[in-house]
Formats: sequence, C-alpha cells, structure tokens
Amino acid sequence: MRVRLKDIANATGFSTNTVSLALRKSPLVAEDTRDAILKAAADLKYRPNEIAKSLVSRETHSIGLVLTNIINPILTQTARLVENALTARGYTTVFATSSNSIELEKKVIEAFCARQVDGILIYPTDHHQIAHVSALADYNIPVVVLAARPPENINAVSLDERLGAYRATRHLIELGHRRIGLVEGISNADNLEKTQGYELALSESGIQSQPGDIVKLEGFSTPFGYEGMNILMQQPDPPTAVFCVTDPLAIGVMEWCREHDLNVPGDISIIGFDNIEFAAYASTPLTTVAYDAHRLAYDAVDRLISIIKSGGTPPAPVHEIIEPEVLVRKSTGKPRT
Amino acid sequence: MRVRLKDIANATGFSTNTVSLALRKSPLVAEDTRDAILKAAADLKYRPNEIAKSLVSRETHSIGLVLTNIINPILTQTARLVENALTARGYTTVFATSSNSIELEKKVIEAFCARQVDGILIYPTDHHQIAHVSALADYNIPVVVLAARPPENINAVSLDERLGAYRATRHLIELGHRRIGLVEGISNADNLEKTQGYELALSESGIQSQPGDIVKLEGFSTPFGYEGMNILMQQPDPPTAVFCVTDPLAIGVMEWCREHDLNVPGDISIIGFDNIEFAAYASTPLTTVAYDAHRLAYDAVDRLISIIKSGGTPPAPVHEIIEPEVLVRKSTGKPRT
DNA sequence: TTGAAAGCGCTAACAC
DNA sequence: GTGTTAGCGCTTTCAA
Repeated sequence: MRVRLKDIANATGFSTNTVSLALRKSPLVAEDTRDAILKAAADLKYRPNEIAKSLVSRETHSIGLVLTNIINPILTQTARLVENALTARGYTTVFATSSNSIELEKKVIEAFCARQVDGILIYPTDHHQIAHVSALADYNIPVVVLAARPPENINAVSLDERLGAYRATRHLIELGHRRIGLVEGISNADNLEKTQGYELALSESGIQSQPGDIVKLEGFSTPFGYEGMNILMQQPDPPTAVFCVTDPLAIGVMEWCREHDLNVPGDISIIGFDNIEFAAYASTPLTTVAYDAHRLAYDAVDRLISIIKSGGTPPAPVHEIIEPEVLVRKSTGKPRT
Repeated sequence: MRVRLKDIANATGFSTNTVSLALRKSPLVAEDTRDAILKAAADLKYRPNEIAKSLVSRETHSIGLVLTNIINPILTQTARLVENALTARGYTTVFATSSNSIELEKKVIEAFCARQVDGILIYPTDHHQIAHVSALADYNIPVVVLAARPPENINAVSLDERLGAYRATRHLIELGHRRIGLVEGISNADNLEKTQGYELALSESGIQSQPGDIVKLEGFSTPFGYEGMNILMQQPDPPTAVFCVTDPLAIGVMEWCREHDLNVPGDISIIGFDNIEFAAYASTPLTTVAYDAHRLAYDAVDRLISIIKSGGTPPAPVHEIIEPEVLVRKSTGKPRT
C-alpha cells in the first residue's frame, strides 16, 4: 500500500540504507545511483514517514499550543499568529483548548507530551496554578508561557495585563470619572492582574471603590458583558464609566447601553481590552487597551525554538513583558457634570 | 531520561511485554503483577510514547485541518468547532492555513500525509482546483471537503453558498431594490458560487446588472469592504443596496457609510454572509446570511471519523449540503423612493 | 561507495 | 500468566 524505503530498495536493487542516504542527498552516494533512486522514488510516489523518523530522531517538529478557549478573538489572533510563526520555522502546530479547566489543561499537556511535541506554548487557565507547567520545564520539555509573572524557572513572553488595566483605569480617572465599574470574567480562576491594575489606579487617586462596582461573570464573551452591565446599573447611583477586561465584554456593555438609550460616551464611558479588529467598528468605536500581538506571538515562538535548539543546556529563563497602551476612540469622554 | 516500558520491566523484573499488557489492563495478566507494574509506572512517572505506538498501529489519532486563512471569523469558528468535535472523539487537531495559495495548500497536505494524520478536513482555496484533494481519496487517505459541489468521488459537508447568495439577493430585490452591488473577495481563486447565486437572483427578476456593480477585492476582511464601497460609490448612479460575501466585508462597507454620512438602511441597504458574532453589534445591526456552523463542523467530523473507522472499505461518498437562511436585522430596508 | 546489523519504543504472534 | 521473537519505517553505527 504505502511505499517505503524498502520498496525503493527492491525496485532499484540497492539497500535501504543507500536509498535513505540518497534521498537525503548524502554526498557519499554516487551520482548515478542517487539519480536512479530519486527517479524510482518519484515513480513510486514515495512519501517519507515522519512518524518513523521521529522515533529515531526523537523530534517531531511539532509544537503544542494550549489556549483557554478560542472564543475570544484575541486568542484566535494569537493562534493564527503562532501558527504562522511556527510554519515559517518549519514546525507544525498541534492545537488544543483547555476550556478554562485546570483538569483539562493538565490532560492536554499530558497528551502533547505523549505525542512527543518538541515544545509547548501555553496561555494557562489560571496564572497562578501552574505547577503542572513548571513541571514541564523540570522534565526538560521546552515551554513558554504566555502569561505575565510566572515562576522564575519558566520562560514567559506576555502582555503586562496589570499595567494595561492600570492605564485603562487611569484614562477614565483623568477624564474626570470617579465612579468606575469593572466588568470581569470567570471567577474560578485567579487571574487578578487586571483587577489589581484597576484597584491600584483607583487607590492611587484616593478613590474608594464601591462594593457593587465590580462584577464577575462566568465568561468573557459579549452576552456576559450585557449581563454584567445589567447588574452594574441596578445600583441606585451607578458608575459613570466602565472598564471591561475584554473587548467582547465591552461590546456587550455597549449593546446594553444601546438598548437602554444610554449615550456612549455622553451618559457612560466604556473602555475595553485587546483591541480586537471589530472594536473600531462597534456602534460607538471602542476605546481600548492595545498592544503588539504580532510581536507577542513571534517572540514567544522564537523563544521556544531557541530553547529547543539549545539542546541539553537550556538558556536561563527570560520573562519578556510587552507594554500595552490605551488606544482612544469614541467610547470614552468626560462625565456629565 | 525518558522512562520506557523497558525501565518498568527492569524495575519490576517482568518482561516488557507483560508490562505493556498490564498497562493496557489486559485481563491476561495476574492482578498482583498488574498492580506492581502500575505502581512502578506511577513511581517512575511513565508516559507512553504515542509516536512509537503510532508506528505499529499505523494510526496517529490526529487529523489535519486545512483552512484558507483564519482571519475570517467564520473560519475561526469552524476551527474551534472542529477542534471541539475532534477532541470529544479522542483525536487531536493539527492545524495549518493555506493562505489562499494552491501551492501552499499542496505542501500542507503533503506535510500532513508525511505526519501520517488519520484524515484531513479541508476548506480548499479554490473550489474547482482540487485534483490534489481528490488524489488523497485515491490514496485511501480519508478526506472531507468543506466546500459544496466537489467531484463525485470525495466526501463533502458544506454550506450551499450559492443558495445563500441567491437568498440574500432575493431579500434585497423583494424589498424593492433594483440596483444591487456585489462586494466579492480574492480574485485569483475561482469560487464563483456566491457570484452565481447573486446573478441568478437578478436575472430571475429580469434585472440587468450594471458592469460597475461587481467589485472584487484582494481579501475578505473589513478594510477591503471599505475599499470596495469606495469603488462602488464612485459611479454616477450608485446601487441602493450591497451584498457582501462575508460579514467583515459588510462591516467595512458600513464603516464607509458611517464616515460618509450615509444612513443604513435609509440611504443604503447592506447584507453580509456568515453571521459572525459581531454582526449583531455593528453600528447598524447587520442583516446577514446565517447557518448552523455547529452542525457543519460536527457533521464533517463525524463523516471523517466514520470513513476512518470503516477501514479498507470506505462508504460511498456523500455530499451533505447545509441550507443557509437570511437573518434580518436592521441594515436592510426599502430603497428611498 | 555500498551493505548488514542494530535499535528508536512499542505491540503482536507464538511459545511455554 | 508470562517471556521470546519479530517487526512497524526509518537512521545510524560499523564493515567491506
């Protein structure tokens, strides 16, 4: 059925070894025999079996990419950029989502190891429960984490989410807002970077945040944003501005405003996070926290590959942190006086 | 370094074969020995090498997913749904994009075959140049195409794009429009389904389409839509409605209208295709062509897996076609009289 | 310049 | 119940 080296060997009368060498263009084999072998290979439509190669070379030229879920467009974009970067370097991308479950995340990592991926790129479900990720580094499996401030022993290329949140909140404060809501996602994990940035900006300005001003939803997509805004606005004296930890959340918030005839930014200011493509085209163009996602993906891939290539002696772990900036569009403005 | 069956064998005093059987919970091996082996495996932190397994079982439990590019959110969604469906069935997803290049597409397929994927799911760059895809079927490599009306010998689960375009155009005609623009993407490929549907609807209603009413761009993303609208509106007597072959294109068109103070749908009606998540949240909620993407992905995966499972005698090829519907929101209306 | 033999980590066929 | 042998398709010694 499938043609193997042996079939070419039989067809040409050479040994499998010679065939193997010829196909890899070894200078050891005579030109005539090489040509004959190449021709036979082409005739038989030979395709090398990478699995067999991998077994002996102990490398699969594949890397595992683990993301929490791919609903958030920014993770989609990351997936795309990573795949591009990897392809450009001759690696294939094996893809999996953890669906924000630590258990699943562990399983996925297991599966990748079993499949002998050459390395793993991961955006962990919970930025603080990553013992299982550190373990990879201990086992000498190259890994780069896409989250900020991980343990010292692992490599990371990531966005400074805390700083982004801080800047978003400061932007609102500088516009004059004093009551600023926070719309957060998933509460089972413990990624407090954004919340911390938000709180830091507030306390720095001597603003006391109201208990009802922080809403935590079960996810990061648009409908959750809508729901979050609904909760936020139940208060007798609601905020005049809202910081949403993702753009889809912000778009949901904006949708709520549209349905309830609240003008953005006249009645309420909204700022998102990630600068997804659609942010610019929302009903009110969305002010958001932007950063160089391309660089993030490419640097992470470069880092991973340099670890892989380094062989037995991996370079000292590096934490590269990318700084986000506030990108002002139309959804934020001064509060009504 | 890595622990193998042999290491467990040495540790326990049994043969590798017994260890192998024990780990696979064969009833042949005695309970005591099995427990001892399981314990040793756990102690040594044994992880099976799937690559080695694959070499003997001749299956990798991985399938290759080839998409044109992942910028279009609908392909993203497909990727996500496919990955979910595949994971649920115990397969891993190996991912690649063809970037709308036939050459790259061929290479990617080659690479997948070399990696011994158990099957391939592909949304081909050009729905008519798919000899290389048919070839897979000939080689007994299970493949399911995500495009409509492929050659008889290959399996397909897909959307009826022609029908979708037809219905979109009819929707505009029924509202009273007679000058309907078409904003199309990529011209190097030859996916005319949507154009055909558009033309069919027009000719059926006795409408003669103007030469300037069809614009073909180099891509399917939002900026191209903006550019397309710019071209379309140069005409002295521009269309009163526009059908865009993807939602991002439609959003770009809408953006052009926003910048040029054209009211949607008052001055111009816009309809998209795919019903991406953000369609509902655009500056004017977008009327679009919607379909069951979940079913598309799951049926395609089911089909592929049933072919894989069928072993040597694949079932007769099936072409499953999913019908799209027009989802009316706010971006289409009667033309000004 | 080419071939024979061993082995990557695992499973399968057949003994005992 | 358990061990031995062979083999998946390839590369890598080591000889010739």
